[in-house]
Amino acid sequence: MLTKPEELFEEFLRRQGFNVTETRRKIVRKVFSLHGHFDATELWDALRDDKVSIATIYRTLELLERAGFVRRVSFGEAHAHYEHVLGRDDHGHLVCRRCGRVIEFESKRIKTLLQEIADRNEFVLQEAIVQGFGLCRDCREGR
Amino acid sequence: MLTKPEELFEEFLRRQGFNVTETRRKIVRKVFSLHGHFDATELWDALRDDKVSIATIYRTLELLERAGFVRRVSFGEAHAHYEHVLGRDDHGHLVCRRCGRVIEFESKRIKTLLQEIADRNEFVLQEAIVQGFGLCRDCREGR
DNA sequence: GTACGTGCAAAGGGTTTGCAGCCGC
DNA sequence: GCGGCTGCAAACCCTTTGCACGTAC
Repeated sequence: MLTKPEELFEEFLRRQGFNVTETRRKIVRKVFSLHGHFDATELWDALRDDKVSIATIYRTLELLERAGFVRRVSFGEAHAHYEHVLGRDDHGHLVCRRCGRVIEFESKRIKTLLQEIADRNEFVLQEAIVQGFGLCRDCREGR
Repeated sequence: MLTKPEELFEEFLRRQGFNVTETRRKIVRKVFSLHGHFDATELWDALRDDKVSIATIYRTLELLERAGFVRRVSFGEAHAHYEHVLGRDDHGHLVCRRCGRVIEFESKRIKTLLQEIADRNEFVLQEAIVQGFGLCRDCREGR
């Protein structure tokens, strides 16, 4: 039985007619060893010993996104952030504008509401982004 | 009584110690004459007769954002999109991944839920982003 | 062996910045 | 007149692309 992310990804690659390569394996393994959120450069840094090029990072992230293993999230900054998805569906983010801290919360009820709205609009909902921006406890006290 | 967006913005500028300039007035007027969403370049195009530089567009958008007249929204693309906020609070977006169409919906109930979550986390909620990605009616039929 | 994948470096596109001149106050 | 504002062009940063070489199958 396939359980590890890298095995699931290989499964995806083969099914889609892509080659399974050592580089892709390394990237997936690293993605799923990272807790929380990351951007392309952070992932690249984490893989610097493996001498993977930043171009390949981007190319592989796109594959991982298409495969549904990773999703792109935006925290109001100019560049993209990612998070892995496996086994952690239905959560939203509270993003602190002062310190950048990201608090995750369970969002099943919100997603249900959103699904109803989508249905009413005859919209096929594939993914939901729920984010609150403001100040975390520590930062509101510092003000 | 102050009612027009540009007058409210002037009020804001004065209060904050910024100068009120003709360029800033032109930009605000244009922002609020645009329906729906726009990015910096689109706003720049709309102002091409006024020979405003793209740098000033960005600088003024930042002011408008700080003033709460405009907010940055992300539709999964690399660059930022904006929408004006006055008199149209509490709405979310359904973004079609195929054709890019954006459907707005009223999101008061979702925002209430989010506020409860923020309270529980001792988080000061300033702004909420609720977005669904997927396929609009037209595009799901085309598939 | 062929087609796809990778690294490298260069190009691309959106956004920001330094600076000289201009304009609001 | 002084300090903030603007346009211009260059710089920046993240991301994508072209190409020659390497690797999976």
